Amino acid sequence: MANQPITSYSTAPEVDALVNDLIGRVADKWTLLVLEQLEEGGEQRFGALARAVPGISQKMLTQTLRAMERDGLVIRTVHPVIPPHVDYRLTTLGHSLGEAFCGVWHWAEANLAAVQRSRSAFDARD
Amino acid sequence: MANQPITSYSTAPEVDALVNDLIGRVADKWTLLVLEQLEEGGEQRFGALARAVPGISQKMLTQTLRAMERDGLVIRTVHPVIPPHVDYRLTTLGHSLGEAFCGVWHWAEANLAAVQRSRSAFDARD
DNA sequence: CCGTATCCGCCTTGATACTG
DNA sequence: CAGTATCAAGGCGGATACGG
Repeated sequence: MANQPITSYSTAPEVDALVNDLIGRVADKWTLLVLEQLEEGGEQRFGALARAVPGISQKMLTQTLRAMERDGLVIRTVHPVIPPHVDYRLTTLGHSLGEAFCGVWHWAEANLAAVQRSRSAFDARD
Repeated sequence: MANQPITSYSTAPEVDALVNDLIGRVADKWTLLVLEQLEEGGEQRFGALARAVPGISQKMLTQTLRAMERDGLVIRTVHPVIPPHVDYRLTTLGHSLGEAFCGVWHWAEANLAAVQRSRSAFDARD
């Protein structure tokens, strides 16, 4: 396969695309909120999550939890009782993702004011 | 304003919402790719970015760069010549965001295989 | 070369109603 | 209580054409 072009770096282009897709999935608004809620509240029921995450619809919660389960971020535990009782908790992988996002979270907290100032200045042009 | 409820944490709920919005803005697919490209390529022209970011349309590139400029992540420099010549480079703030995202980037790289395995296992259920 | 404007299809999301 | 199904609506993103 000869030499790689000099513009390439450590990882292969296709892997880069996969990594980007993964980030896109995982950086979703609802996923972030659910992740946060599971981090601070520990194992919780579907209804508890629905109440805790502001503005999420049942559909989006189900969809988000399914995707997270499929990606190995959460464990879904069904207790076969009536009425149904389903618990969700983070996996080790899910936890590690939460930690990885801490950096972004801190950045956003630390620089929110700066961004707001920048926006005001920009909007006041002309 | 008396005591805060015991379930609250360091930041106020409204700030939390603002922080979430900010993350939503900044975690956008195209923003991430443009940020990456500016990190590794330094100051570049509009056309160079258009060529470097795979699959982006002119419209999305313009839109993304405007939003980043407004948020104080990039500096736009117009050289008043014919034909026009416009350069973009990261601000300190933009650079710091790139560093904050490194954690997520590394997580995605390190755990891509694990996620793919989880997905395969999930899809093979039943 | 850089950017704006317009149109249009599609995908995501929310609301609602219903089942186990 | 937890989840699915259906439908309508809105926004996002792409293609194209044009302006400075």
